[in-house]
Amino acid sequence: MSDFKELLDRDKVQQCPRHYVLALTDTLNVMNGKWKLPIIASLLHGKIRFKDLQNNIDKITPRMLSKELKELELNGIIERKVYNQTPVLIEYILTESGKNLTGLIDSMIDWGMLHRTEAIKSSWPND
Amino acid sequence: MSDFKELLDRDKVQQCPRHYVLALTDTLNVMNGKWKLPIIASLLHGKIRFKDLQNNIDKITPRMLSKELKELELNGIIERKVYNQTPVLIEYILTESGKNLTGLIDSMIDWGMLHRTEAIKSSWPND
DNA sequence: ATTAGTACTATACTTTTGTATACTAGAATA
DNA sequence: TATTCTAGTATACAAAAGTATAGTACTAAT
Repeated sequence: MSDFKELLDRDKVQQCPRHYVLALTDTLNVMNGKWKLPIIASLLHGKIRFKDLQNNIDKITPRMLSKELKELELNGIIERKVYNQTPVLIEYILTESGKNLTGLIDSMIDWGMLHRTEAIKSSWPND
Repeated sequence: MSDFKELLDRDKVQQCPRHYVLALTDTLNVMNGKWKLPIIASLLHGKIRFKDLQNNIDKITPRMLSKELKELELNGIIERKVYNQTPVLIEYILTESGKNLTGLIDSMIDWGMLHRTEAIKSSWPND
């Protein structure tokens, strides 16, 4: 469907495929940083609360978790549901877009594994 | 092939699919930052020199370009070829792993575009 | 009145990433 | 001898990302 090479024809680089560039930078922004993927990962098996996220994700501070959740919500990846109980209950769930990331994450894993075998072929230090 | 959901079975999160996690973080690291993709993009149509990269990529400073090229080389995404001429000629080219990123980049573009249509459905500000 | 549970926020700090501007080295050319 | 070419490096600074640690607001139970 979309061929990235198009993006890179010398003539086209600057002018043309704005929507591709935007889509790509959107995607990068969504996954950007140390904590986004672990959070998305934790959400893939359903709704989950703040404290549980904090327990699931090793070494994340409440500050970072809070900040990242806000960004993910703003970007339309997760939804924040408030239940008016006492003590208040808040749950985070993935939106459709968030769920759709699964395929992309799989592609990333595939590339990463392929890359490791390539790298070993070129006798690259394996950790 | 690789199902990311596996990664997220509560029981497995911490212990099991280390190779998946490693592969995924490898991939994130490779694309990470402001300049990696533009550089990879510029390299997709063949070998290119430092100064040409600097001209191709808007506003990149030689310091950042140099730093990013080193990282990409270390990560096995590009190769640096030195020709012993005067003045010295140095060319950068993608490795096989680097070329293989095309498919992944396409997946990212696809997700980004899908996400934009989803976002518009939920009346999210477009830009 | 005190303690505990939920979901965070505040403050100060360190580290990483990025910017601005100038400079270097080695050899050929004018 | 001075300038030009390629491919960067050096230094100082600013901004963004992340860490550490403590504290807040609300309510319910003890």
